[in-house]
Formats: sequence, structure tokens, C-alpha cells
Amino acid sequence: MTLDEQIRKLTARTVDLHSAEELKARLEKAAAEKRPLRIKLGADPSAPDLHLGHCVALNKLREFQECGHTVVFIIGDFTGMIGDPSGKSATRPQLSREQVKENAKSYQEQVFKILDPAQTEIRFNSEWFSPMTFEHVIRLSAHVTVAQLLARDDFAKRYAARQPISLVEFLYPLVQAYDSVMVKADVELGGTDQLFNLLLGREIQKAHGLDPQIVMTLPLLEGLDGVHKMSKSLGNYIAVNDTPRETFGKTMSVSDELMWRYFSLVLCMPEDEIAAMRAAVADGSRHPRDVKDELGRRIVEKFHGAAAAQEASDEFKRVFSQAQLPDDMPEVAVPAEPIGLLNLMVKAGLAAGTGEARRLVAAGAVRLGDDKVTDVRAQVTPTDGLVIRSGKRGFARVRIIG
RNA sequence: GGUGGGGUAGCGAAGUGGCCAACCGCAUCAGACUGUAAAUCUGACCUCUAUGAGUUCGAUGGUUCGAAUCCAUCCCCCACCA
Repeated sequence: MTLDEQIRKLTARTVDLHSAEELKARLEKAAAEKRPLRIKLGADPSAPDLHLGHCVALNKLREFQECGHTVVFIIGDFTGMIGDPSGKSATRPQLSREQVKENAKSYQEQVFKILDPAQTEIRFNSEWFSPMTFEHVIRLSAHVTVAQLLARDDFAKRYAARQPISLVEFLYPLVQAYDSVMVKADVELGGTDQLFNLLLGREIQKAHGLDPQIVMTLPLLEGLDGVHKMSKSLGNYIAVNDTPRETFGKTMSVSDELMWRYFSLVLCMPEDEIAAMRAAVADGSRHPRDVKDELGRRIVEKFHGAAAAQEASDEFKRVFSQAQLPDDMPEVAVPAEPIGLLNLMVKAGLAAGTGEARRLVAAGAVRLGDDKVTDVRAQVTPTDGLVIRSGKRGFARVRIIG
């Protein structure tokens, strides 16, 4: 691959790049020295559930690996143990050493669905932070002014709105920046919301006599609601570890307009191919549903393989397009004695309590076999194999126990 | 240390003695419509087989026939000025 080809590949989909010239120079230098670049990505170990939003950056790292570079994946175990009160949630629970370890392990499993383990270096930042003295912390802090920190967009807003900003939050960018020093990062990337932190890494590296890292930001992927960025706390995410069925179903719930971003950011599809598909949908030669079906299959395939992808798609069509029963469904074991419908639903896990079950029945969402039931006081005599449906997604099959 | 503002259901936010299980918005769930969705409309949304009952408004104790609302003590949070 020529240098220009590499650069084109590596800078695709980026939002900010500081700077293109530096990247080029660094790539040349690395080639001359016959060493791979070190590409850093930091991860917070408190949430080991990777989702498609994380994949945007991971995909980019993967592209770096394809160009022969090394990914340095930093697990913020030290910071995780302290607990980061970033933004709204006042204080996060502190994680124990064991939890952090466990999370880190789960992290690696998920990350390697995209990254190549052979070209990945995993580091824990407790390695350099645990032995650090307070003197060292103060010296590090001396490199940054409060005005600089307040320049960060969210800090500026919160300060203006008289919202609290914890000192820990102020320190966080520094912690992250120091990671860059310790692993001698050539490039660091992150979401656009990370721009400030990434740039601070450059400053701190310079202060430590290192070449400043090249900084790249990638778009934030909107979640299933189509508005907010995908995040676990908002619950609008597709997790790497979701089942094929879940992944596919969630993908199909993405709006038509948003799906193009998923093609680009999750699947790294080249822009011209996406444009071609958009054109096909616009002139009516392709149905948006079919395009989305393709999106769903390709996302499932990425994490679970082609067979699972096809199956998830078929299953979805059967259950939702044709309103038929899914292949397999949870079972509820009950004796063959009359039971209140509401209680049966709770037993079957179709409702959290009889209150919810009552609502569902009253709303006309519940069917026993093929018959809609709207009487909240209905008594049911269970028969083996009886299917209870609640809404579009809730299914359970009755098993009789002696 | 001082001054001021707060703690109400998943979140945001009204309510300041009875009409309060508590307006409203968001989120969520369901129904209709679809292409599966989104958008839109409708309904539900503390718990309980329920035209009723039970437990809520930071905590505890008190006043009162009656308290989210009044009093006392305590706990917690925030901003500002030092």
C-alpha cells in the first residue's frame, strides 16, 4: 500500500485531524525506522458492555492494524477504582480490584471481535499511576491552567450554568494525557467529544519531551432513538454481545435516515457505495426495508458470522412481518390447574407484576393461542404447548408439570 | 467560615394544610397506522386479581379530625462570597 493510499484509508470518516501533515510525516518516519506507529485508545473499565458506538473507534484502529501499526489499548483500571463522576451521575460506584479485573477480561474478549490480538498491546494504567506520588501529581498539574480546562466545551457550559464540576473531573483529562506519555502514543483517537482531552495529551507529551501525538476524532454514532449518542446509560444501544436476534431487531428499529450512518460508521462502507444505495432508494429501485435488512445482516455477520445473520433475518421476517411464532421461546412450567391470567403472565416473565399484566391485557396486547383476551379477570386452564403472546415481542409457551 | 437555593415517582419539574397516588414534559410499555421502523393519533404508566385496598413526596419525631404542605431535630446536595 502506498503512503497516499494509507493516508486515505486512515483518515476516512474522521472529523478532526491534527494534523494531516504530521500524520504523513510520522508515517514516513515510522517507515524509515521500520517501526509500527503506536495507536492509543483508552477504555473505562466500569462498563464492559461494548456497543456499536465503541466500534466506530475500534474500526479505525483495525484499519491502522491493517496498515501494520500497533494498537495500544489502555484499560483505565486505576481511574476505574477511583470512580469518575463525569457529568450528571454524581459519583460512580468505585470498583474493586476483582471487578476491574473481571471487566477487563470481558473487555478483551469483546475488543478482539474487531481488533487483531497479535497487533494489540494491552496496558493497565494502574501500572504507572499506582506508584505515583502526590508530588508527581502536583508537578503534572502544573502543566495546565484552569482557564485551559474551562475552555473545554462541557466544562464551560456547566460553569456558566453554575452546575457542579468536581475537581476529579478536572484531573481526568490530565490522567488521560499522562497515559499518552507513558505509552508513547503516536496517534490517539476518540469520539468528537474527546477532542479536548486528546489535544491536552499533545501538550503534556511535549512537556515531557516527546513528539506530540497525532489526534483524530471520529463521529459519535447516534443510538436507536436517532437523537442521542449511543450509550449504555441511555439504553439506546446495540451491544457487541447482544444475541444475533436482538442485534438484528434493534437494527431494524433504526430510522431510515439514520441507517446510512450505520453503514458508514459501523460497517466502514465507502461513501460512494452508500451514495449509490441512497440513490437506489430515492428512485424507488430498492426498498428501504430491504436495505435495512442488509444492514442488519451485515452487522450480525460482523459479530456472529454469516449463518447467524441469515437466521436472524429470517426469524425477524417470520415474527414481525408475518406475525408468526418465533422458532423457540421461553417456557413457563405450571400445573394443569386453573390460574389467573395475570399471574400466569407474571410467572411467564411477560410482565413484571400483575399491575403491568393488567395493563397489557386491558390494552388488548395479550393473546392465548390465537385468541385475544381482554378480560383482566380471566382464568386460564393451562394446556401443554399453549402459547401466550404479549405485544409483538413477548412470547411464552406453557409446559404442564405434574 | 458566611450567605442563599435545594432534596417530590425512571428522569426533569409543579404542588406549600383537606378537591393529592400527587398537574405537566421526557423516557418507557401497549393499541391503531406501516415497510419493522420513524412520524402521527389513542391509552397506560407506585404496589396489589383492584369501581376497592395498601404504601409514598430526604430521615425521624411532633402539631392537627386531616400533612408532600406547619413545627423541631437530623442527614445529604448545590451555587455564590470569603
